[in-house]
Amino acid sequence: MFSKSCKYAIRAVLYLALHADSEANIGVKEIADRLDVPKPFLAKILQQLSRYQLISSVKGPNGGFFMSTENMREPLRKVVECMDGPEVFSSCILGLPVCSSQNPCPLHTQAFIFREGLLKVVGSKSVAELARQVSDEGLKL
Amino acid sequence: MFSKSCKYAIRAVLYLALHADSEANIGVKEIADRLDVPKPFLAKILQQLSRYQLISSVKGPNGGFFMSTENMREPLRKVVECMDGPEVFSSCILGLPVCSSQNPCPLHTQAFIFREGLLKVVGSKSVAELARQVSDEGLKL
DNA sequence: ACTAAAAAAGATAAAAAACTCTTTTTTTCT
DNA sequence: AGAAAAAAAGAGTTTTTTATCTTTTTTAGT
Ligand code: FES
Ligand code: FES
Repeated sequence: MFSKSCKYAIRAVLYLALHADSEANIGVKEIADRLDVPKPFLAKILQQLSRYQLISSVKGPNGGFFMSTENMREPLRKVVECMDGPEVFSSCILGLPVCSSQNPCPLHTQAFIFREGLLKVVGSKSVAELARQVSDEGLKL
Repeated sequence: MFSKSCKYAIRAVLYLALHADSEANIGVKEIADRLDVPKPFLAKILQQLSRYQLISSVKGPNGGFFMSTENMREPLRKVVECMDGPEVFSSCILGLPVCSSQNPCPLHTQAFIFREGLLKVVGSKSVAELARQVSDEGLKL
């Protein structure tokens, strides 16, 4: 489903949303350590997220990453699409050139239900909402 | 979700189930042409499926692949697991080391529902049943 | 027995994904 | 101004996946 980059990105964004307050930015090192992902690889991912304005960064000493209010308002879906492209939620699970309910593949019905459910979560909930849920329900990152 | 090998495998098995009768075996070429997948790659995949006794083959002139009665009785799940390993249906969608409802990731609930739905289809229905459904409902391969 | 057709096996190649290293830029602090 | 910290940028490496090519084995038909 998701590439590793994408998985790391989702977890990193939620980590940032949970731990970055306006005071202290968070460096790649901390995130990489806490999420147990390769640091230089994560750095690249954060770079890209930053380019697409899904997270914010400041350079220099005491610099690092954080989530602006606008960042927090974005749906997680944008993070996913930033990493894996927009096709993730619309491509056929069997790799057929088009996925359509008019001309479905044998697994379409199930796959479709799933994608819709997932879209409901990552598409309609903001990073802020999801982060709250993570902390309220003690979900794992 | 599925690797390309796995997608090709699923489609190839269903194609065989639909088109191979006891009279005429089907060669790699025909399947590759019809499903529009690279022939030598598909050959490797069929080889593996054959090794795991999920499809049957005969060598020599007029040889090719076909589905034995036993092959037809297997759930499609075996095909998936033969290609992508047994973890596909139990691993965390965010790549966390374990997926568990006790200690879920933020997307667990949705992912779990999906996997169960998919498992219901590929795990409980035999290739024969699925193939029938494909032909009855005019599904695409 | 010989030929040809087909899969099996094995070796290789190309492309993509995952990961790392090095240099540059920006910025803070002394 | 200079040193140091941190991200940005760019180049490079490794691993995995996808795909291809070549040789061998099996077998049917002549
Ligand atoms: S057609 Fe295959 S998932 Fe929709
Ligand atoms: S814990 Fe992530 S999918 Fe179950």
